[in-house]
Amino acid sequence: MTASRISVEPIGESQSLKAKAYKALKAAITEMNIYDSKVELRLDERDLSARFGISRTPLREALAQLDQEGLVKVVARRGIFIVRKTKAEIMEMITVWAALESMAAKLACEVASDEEIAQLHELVDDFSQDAVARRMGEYSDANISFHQAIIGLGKNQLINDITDGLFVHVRAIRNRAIFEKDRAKRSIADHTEIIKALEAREAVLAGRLVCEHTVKLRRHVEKYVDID
Amino acid sequence: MTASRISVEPIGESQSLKAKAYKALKAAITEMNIYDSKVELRLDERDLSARFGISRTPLREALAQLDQEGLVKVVARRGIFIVRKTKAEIMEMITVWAALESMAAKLACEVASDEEIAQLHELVDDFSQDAVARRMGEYSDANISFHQAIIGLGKNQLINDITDGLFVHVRAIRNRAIFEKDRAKRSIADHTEIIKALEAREAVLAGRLVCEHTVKLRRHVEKYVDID
DNA sequence: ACCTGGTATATGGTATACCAGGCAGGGCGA
DNA sequence: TCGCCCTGCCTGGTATACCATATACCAGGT
Repeated sequence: MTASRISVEPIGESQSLKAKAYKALKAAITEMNIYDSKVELRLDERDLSARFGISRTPLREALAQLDQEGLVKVVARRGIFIVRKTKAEIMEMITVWAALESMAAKLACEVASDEEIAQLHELVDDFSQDAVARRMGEYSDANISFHQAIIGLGKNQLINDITDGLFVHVRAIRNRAIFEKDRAKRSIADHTEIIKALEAREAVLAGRLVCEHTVKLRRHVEKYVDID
Repeated sequence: MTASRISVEPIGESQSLKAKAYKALKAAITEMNIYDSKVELRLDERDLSARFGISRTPLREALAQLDQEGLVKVVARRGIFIVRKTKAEIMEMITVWAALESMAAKLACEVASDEEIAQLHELVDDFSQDAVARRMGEYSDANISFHQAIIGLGKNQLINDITDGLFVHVRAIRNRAIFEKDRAKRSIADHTEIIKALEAREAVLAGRLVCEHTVKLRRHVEKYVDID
């Protein structure tokens, strides 16, 4: 029936103010170079609520969420501060990333289709052809896209969620990565090898390669990135 | 002045109401067998705030936190519901656990002292001597203690935190685990082997053994645990 | 009897007023 | 002049009142 079915209707306002404030804050914090210079790390509830045009209640809930995620730290009667991760914490994150991406690669060997694996080639090409990406060394978006793609192929939502959470923090120090000659080239070689292992469905090998690749990154950061 | 200073110190109150509500709720939810029968999965903000003797505001913040952790789901104008993880989600958690504990084992080979590794023997003994533990198969506290100990030896705080978060959920299905003869015995054998690898500082081997051990658990759950 | 629409009510969402602790600056005494 | 202490302000924490809507129930018409 019903040729008269109206096209209905998204109607606006599908998300709460808290959700919107959360996204806005997260985006804002993610975009700013919190490790640079004298950026103000202090936030003010009342000021923010005024600027967002909402009351403090939903804003506080958003801040509490960011607090739990570790992006922000709220201290009673002192203030709310954007958190700078210590180098040690960054190293831990990379380690966790290594473990999870490695597991995802192993899973991908079993659950990813040939087509999905084949698409990884494009990402490697993106990376190798993007001068800016190469210049940024290990932290380019193109590069991270490749790793996130592998994680996606593992089809484990939890791994995706956890690594997404880590991504936000790791991304913050990308600009601090120092270019090391040949690093990009070697990185591309690693990626190519990883794809080969995935195509051959060599789970153990793929897992090992991914892990070793990320361990290299860890050493690189350990050696060249200076924060704190 | 004032020898009449009253001893005033009405309340301990060293932590915020939100924190206390959070802990209380988490403990309560963790303790209840949410996968059994017809336990009420619905929570009521006003009722809870009355029973805790606090207002809704800090309570809501605690609930929001539990919501983000996935223990609870708050739906606008509908209610707050305790979340039952699907079997698929449990499987994903075990997979993540495998990846992280495996990594922790590898790290432990490098950073744990001989004494620390030696202490693992005690936990295996606890497990093998605890009849209840064996009967519960893979989910006993004694068993989990062993795995958490290994994770601790990796000395990566992030891995600790993530696995702690998973523990809460996995623990909830422990009572659903079905005893499988010989499983406990084989489990102990695995544990012993893992310790041996750690003592020999065989990082790769230790990582592989831990991973395989947990994969066995995953298969066991896949096969014998029935939820949803 | 059943469908239809209004309406009461319960629930989470939001705004706002107030509380308490920390912190800084100025006054007062040494 | 220096230093202590008081006080007022700024901050996040908490309580409470109000809002919007999903749901259940009821009344009236068919």
